[in-house]
Amino acid sequence: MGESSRIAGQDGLRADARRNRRRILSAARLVFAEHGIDAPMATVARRAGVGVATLYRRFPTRDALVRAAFAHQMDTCARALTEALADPDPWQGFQQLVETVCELQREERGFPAAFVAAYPDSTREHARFGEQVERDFITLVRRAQAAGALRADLHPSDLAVALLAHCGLVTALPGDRAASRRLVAFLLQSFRAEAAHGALPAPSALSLRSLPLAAHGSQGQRSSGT
Amino acid sequence: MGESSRIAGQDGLRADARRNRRRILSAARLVFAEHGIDAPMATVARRAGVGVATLYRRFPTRDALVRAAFAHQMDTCARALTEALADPDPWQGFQQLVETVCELQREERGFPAAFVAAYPDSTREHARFGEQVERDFITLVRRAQAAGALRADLHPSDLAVALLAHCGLVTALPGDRAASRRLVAFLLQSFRAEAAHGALPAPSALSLRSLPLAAHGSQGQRSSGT
DNA sequence: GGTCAAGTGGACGATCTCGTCCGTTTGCCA
DNA sequence: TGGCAAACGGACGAGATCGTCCACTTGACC
Repeated sequence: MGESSRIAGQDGLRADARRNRRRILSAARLVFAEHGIDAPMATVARRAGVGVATLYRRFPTRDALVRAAFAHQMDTCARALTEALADPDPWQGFQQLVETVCELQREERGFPAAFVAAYPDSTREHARFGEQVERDFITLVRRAQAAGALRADLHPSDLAVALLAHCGLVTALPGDRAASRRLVAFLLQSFRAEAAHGALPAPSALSLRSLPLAAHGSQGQRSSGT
Repeated sequence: MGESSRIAGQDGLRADARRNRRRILSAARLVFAEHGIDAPMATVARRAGVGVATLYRRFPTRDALVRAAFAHQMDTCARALTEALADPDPWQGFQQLVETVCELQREERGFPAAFVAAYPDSTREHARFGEQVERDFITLVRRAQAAGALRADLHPSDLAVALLAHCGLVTALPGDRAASRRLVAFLLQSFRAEAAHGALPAPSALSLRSLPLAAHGSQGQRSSGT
């Protein structure tokens, strides 16, 4: 009988509210993949079979919806990372991780994994996620470098760069899996120790955790103040 | 005294109309680079110091404006290709071309070169452009491959893939030149003959000339006809 | 200089999206 | 079973963008 004496739901939601929340998230994934991240909120609501008010009550902003919609894909990425670390072959683990994440981007038309990259520690519930992911990823890189498989001058930010680029590709060419696979193959080959060939330019200051929100919608219209 | 007896302009436009056309194109480049390709047409008009009607009369659709605005950058790319072919060192020429085009994408926030890739033969005046560019580019690739510098399994479509990916990167991170340069360096290294390491997946059907228009604005909302 | 069509610009109606408000319904607990 | 607060959904006003229309201006040719 603490503060809210009523309501039994495990997350404080009534049963129908919880069901609608799930419906909304499911619809959001479909609609965002089909019409892009800027699809009208009303479309998501209609697809989910709920009113717009219900949608806005649960997710006050579009960002909140997007983050929540793709949270489970963040989990998929985190799982892939864990598996990669568990792989006895460091290079194999690294390669598997990159391919898994890119496949996710490819199948979901680039939106989800773009947000895995762009909002790693955005929501409170995923705050630890971002830090842990970054730590684990650095471990993965160091291990593969120590094994002599991954080039020594690869910087962790290079994965963020590669993922954003791949995301751009699959967004531009939603249907072209060959292009995506081809790019991934090239990138992975250039990450191998043998590919190192002269000095690289300085790495980006980008981090897996701190990508600017500019990576959002179309082209950042909404970020310009003035 | 043919059909239109009046009007002397070399392109059939009156002097003031030609001046306004130039102003519009100049403003469009600025506005598109600053606010993205979806910036309101009225913003372009205001920036150009003309009314919206003038803008719409000259460029009935947004696409027409975009194509025209970046036509001169297509020319820059074509020039870079010519220079690349003139380079005595085939690899040097290839590398220079990629770097020049990517620098163009980087400096103009990805829009121009995205369109170099996406609309190569779109306007009637550039119809030959697309074919010639593709022919020349294939020549460049074959030559560098024959010299043993470029990997033999590189397909011409791979450049389109790489450019689209790079375009996605600079669009997502407009300010981050290091990231762009880093990606270009990795891609170029993976294009070298020494980097070849096992079989690649099948190349994309993509061609420099026939990229789908899906590569346009935000996420293809407008492409779904139904 | 005069004529007239090409050119101009701003207002305007249509369309779309957002996010809120409010009367009604429904699940949960006693 | 009854009561109440949570949840619901559709309507609605505000704001933005699109593309057109039309009355006025200006440049080219005689």
